[in-house]
Amino acid sequence: MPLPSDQDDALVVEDARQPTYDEFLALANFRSTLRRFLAFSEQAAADVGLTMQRYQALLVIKTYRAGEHISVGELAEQLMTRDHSAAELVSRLVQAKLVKRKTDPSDRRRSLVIMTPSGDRCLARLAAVHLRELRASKGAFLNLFNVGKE
Amino acid sequence: MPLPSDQDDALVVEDARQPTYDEFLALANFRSTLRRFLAFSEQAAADVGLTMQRYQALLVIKTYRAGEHISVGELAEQLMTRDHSAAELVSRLVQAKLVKRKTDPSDRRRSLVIMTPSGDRCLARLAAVHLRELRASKGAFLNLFNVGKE
DNA sequence: TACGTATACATCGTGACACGACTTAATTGC
DNA sequence: GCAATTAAGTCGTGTCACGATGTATACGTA
Repeated sequence: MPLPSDQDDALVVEDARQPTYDEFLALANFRSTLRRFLAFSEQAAADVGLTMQRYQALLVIKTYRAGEHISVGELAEQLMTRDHSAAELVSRLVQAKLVKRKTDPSDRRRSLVIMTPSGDRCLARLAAVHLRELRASKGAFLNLFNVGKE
Repeated sequence: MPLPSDQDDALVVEDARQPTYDEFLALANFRSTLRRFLAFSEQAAADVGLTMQRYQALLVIKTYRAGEHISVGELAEQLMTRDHSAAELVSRLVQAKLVKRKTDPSDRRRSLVIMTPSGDRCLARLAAVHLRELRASKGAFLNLFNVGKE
């Protein structure tokens, strides 16, 4: 039984082995690449007056089930947040006039989120910029996994 | 003229073109994979009482130039944030007893950030969990780039 | 039909985090 | 020696997520 730390009762009983320095380094490099991309994305979003959350929300809204309108709860699920976090995000999107809410006529508890033309334009511009960046940094991402190990 | 490895259209139109639906979808899938990983990471960090920023900070501090102590400004650079954002993060890390500040004797303006044994233990546990997850989801990441386009 | 329960969303208070603008302290460059 | 620069920290503001809670609407069943 390996005992690398004094109290390891709760989680990770197996593989409690201390990572090697190279493993720490690989994780740091991976995170660094992620941060670089996310920083780019944040700046690109800011350039059109958005935040990353709003960009991601628009992306989900746009692509949800080939155009079907998404509800707040479904948006939360896609964004992996709580319902009320998504509701708040939608409120900020509405305030920014990027989407509208519409009560689902078939279930009046549900709020459908619908992109405005302005939201659609913002998203299209951001998407174009992101596509270019992703194509450009494809190599950096692939390297992480090919160099990493094994 | 630089050749951006894109041969679809003329250089001029490159950004103005509306992304296709499949391109929106590819971006949405990429973000979804990223969110899945980041949500895992956030949960793993929360399980040891950390946030993702703190985990990333510890990772940088640990791996900075093979053990050399990092300053607040250098940490900011690595994390791609502003100096004062890093200073605030370090303050929270200090409060959580994960690191200590130490004035650099050779330049008393600089604050060196030094991990405590507790910080080291937290990081090691998180790193081990992340290594496993990354190895497991390697395929998902690689698919994103192979399926996307050429 | 009536009514309790589950569901979907919204609201409120709190905390982490980032930022711009500003301050303080130490170093540097003449 | 002293102004300019640099490193770090402080303050106020905004985004965002969360738990706890509130409020409709839908549903299930007696």
